[in-house]
Amino acid sequence: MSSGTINKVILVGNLGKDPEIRTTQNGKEMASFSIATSESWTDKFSGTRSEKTEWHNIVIFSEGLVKIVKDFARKGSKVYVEGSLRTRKWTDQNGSERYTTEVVLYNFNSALTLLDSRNSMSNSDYKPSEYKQNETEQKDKHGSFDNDIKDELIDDEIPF
Amino acid sequence: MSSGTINKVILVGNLGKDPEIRTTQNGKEMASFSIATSESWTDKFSGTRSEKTEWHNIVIFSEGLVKIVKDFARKGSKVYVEGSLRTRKWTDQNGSERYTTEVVLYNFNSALTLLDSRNSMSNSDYKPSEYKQNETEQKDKHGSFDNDIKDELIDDEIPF
Amino acid sequence: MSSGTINKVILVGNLGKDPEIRTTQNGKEMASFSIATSESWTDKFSGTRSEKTEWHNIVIFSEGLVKIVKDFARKGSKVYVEGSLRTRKWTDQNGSERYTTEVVLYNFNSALTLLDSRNSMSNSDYKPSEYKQNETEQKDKHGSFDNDIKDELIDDEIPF
Amino acid sequence: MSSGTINKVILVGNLGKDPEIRTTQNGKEMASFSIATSESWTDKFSGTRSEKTEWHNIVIFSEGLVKIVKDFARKGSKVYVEGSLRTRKWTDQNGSERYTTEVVLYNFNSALTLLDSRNSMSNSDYKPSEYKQNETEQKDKHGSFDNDIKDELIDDEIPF
DNA sequence: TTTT
DNA sequence: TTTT
Repeated sequence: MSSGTINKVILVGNLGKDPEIRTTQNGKEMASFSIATSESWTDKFSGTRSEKTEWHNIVIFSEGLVKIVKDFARKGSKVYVEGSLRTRKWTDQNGSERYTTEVVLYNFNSALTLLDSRNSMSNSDYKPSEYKQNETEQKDKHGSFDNDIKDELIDDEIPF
Repeated sequence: MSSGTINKVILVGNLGKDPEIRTTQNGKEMASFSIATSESWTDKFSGTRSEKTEWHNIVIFSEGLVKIVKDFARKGSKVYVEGSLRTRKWTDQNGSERYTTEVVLYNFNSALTLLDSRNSMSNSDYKPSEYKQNETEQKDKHGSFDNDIKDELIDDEIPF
Repeated sequence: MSSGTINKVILVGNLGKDPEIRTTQNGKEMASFSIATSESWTDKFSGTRSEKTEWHNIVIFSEGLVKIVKDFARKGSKVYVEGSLRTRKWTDQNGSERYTTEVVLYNFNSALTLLDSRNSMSNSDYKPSEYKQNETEQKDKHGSFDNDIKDELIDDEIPF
Repeated sequence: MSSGTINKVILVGNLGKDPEIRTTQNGKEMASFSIATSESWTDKFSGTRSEKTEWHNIVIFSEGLVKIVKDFARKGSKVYVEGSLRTRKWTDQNGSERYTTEVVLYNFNSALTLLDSRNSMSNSDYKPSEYKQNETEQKDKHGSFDNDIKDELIDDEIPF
């Protein structure tokens, strides 16, 4: 056992596809998607330019953050993600053990913020039916859209 | 109003003095202390060595983290602190406005972890009476001490 | 002196004004600006909504990051900033000591990334003469603009 | 290609074994080791206690940080690690593709700090012959030990 | 005011 | 002083 440890990942990147929403065995919704980060540099000696894209698997168990993802995150959305590293063991079709490392966001000490100046809904063709309804309600209530996104983030604890 | 913003501070440093515990107007306890971080470097040209210590004011409103501070953080303790920057305005004795910047830890998205291999109680003469009792109980339950410190951190919401 | 300490600030926010560029006594350029972060929440009991904006003073000494700020950061730009806390002592007009806390970005372990999907030049009336020329060149070379911004960030060491 | 992205991992944990030092094809030394982080919590409903340890693969290419690892990091050392996520593709003995995710520390925007109050040499039986010599030199120069560790961290790349 |  |  270890004491006094920290396991934190901070990413800013763009969703490669629309997020997937699934329901866990205990009836709670979870969201997952991949985001890309990339770096480019010029080799000191050869002067040649290189660019490398890294893909990160994000898995969200926080009820409040799942809601934000469902409502606003789409393919192409730029997001700030703060979570923890988790390496998961699974068995492939040949019966051999495999490991996959993901960035997981639980209720505690996690965050997800949309960084697109405009919300990212227009980035995807997929718009769930309840979506526009939702949008209308929120504009009715506060005359502001991203504001409510932010609210849901801050009010993380309740009701989840 | 702003959308999609992040305000995060991560510090690892040592307490300069025992923490101060106060009760706010709404009857909740808060903790405050200063921690030091320092950097040393050698000047590129002169080759002279320099060292600079920075002091950070930490203010804790999270009930759970206040409990950890009360029970375990003492002068000299090394801590990991994660919070937000807040600049507070106040009026000095001459009636002129002053500003003080602090690192605040609320319930949401904050963390405090003790990094001393042994807990830091021996670093201070101050040992509240309920303290030893607490220590005994915890050892009884789990045969481990740092473990319980960690527990209290992770189980942030409950019971604190 | 302290060992094993960390002093890190991570902010995502918007510039309140165009950045200021100055030359230090040793002939190097530095940049400074303020960025806003804000949080909004609904009070658990009263249900009233609150919103608080925090302003952060950013001071940049890294030659490479100063160049990015000069070329691309303007009033309204959204930026990711990673630096260190520094509290500076100064004397006001009445001869009394004052303290100001800033987020400083030196060459080491600092970062500044523009998060606007489009570069933020259109956010300001100020456009240095060499600017458009620059833009043309870069589009010629890579057919992409943000890419070069990123390049300059990654290639931090040289020539800045 | 992506612009304005961030890929950052911050870990505090303990080395599971002594680090491995290897030489890359271009003749530079690299270091690798695993560190453990762990979380424990009590289930809200059942009240049962759980504890989970996560292992992270760390790979260091920064010359300055490799030196610190060689000289001071040992099995059991508690370290602060700041790097980037990288998923590496390889082929197993059956010819099937596998992926491994690691935390890599290059020169740029990486950090490694030893958090043990005392340096961690006594944590391992392994003490390379040049080690004690090194220790003597450093004490001769500055009368301080951890100080030099910190120097090397700050003066990462050298010559700065 | 800490720490090495 | 920003942003939505």
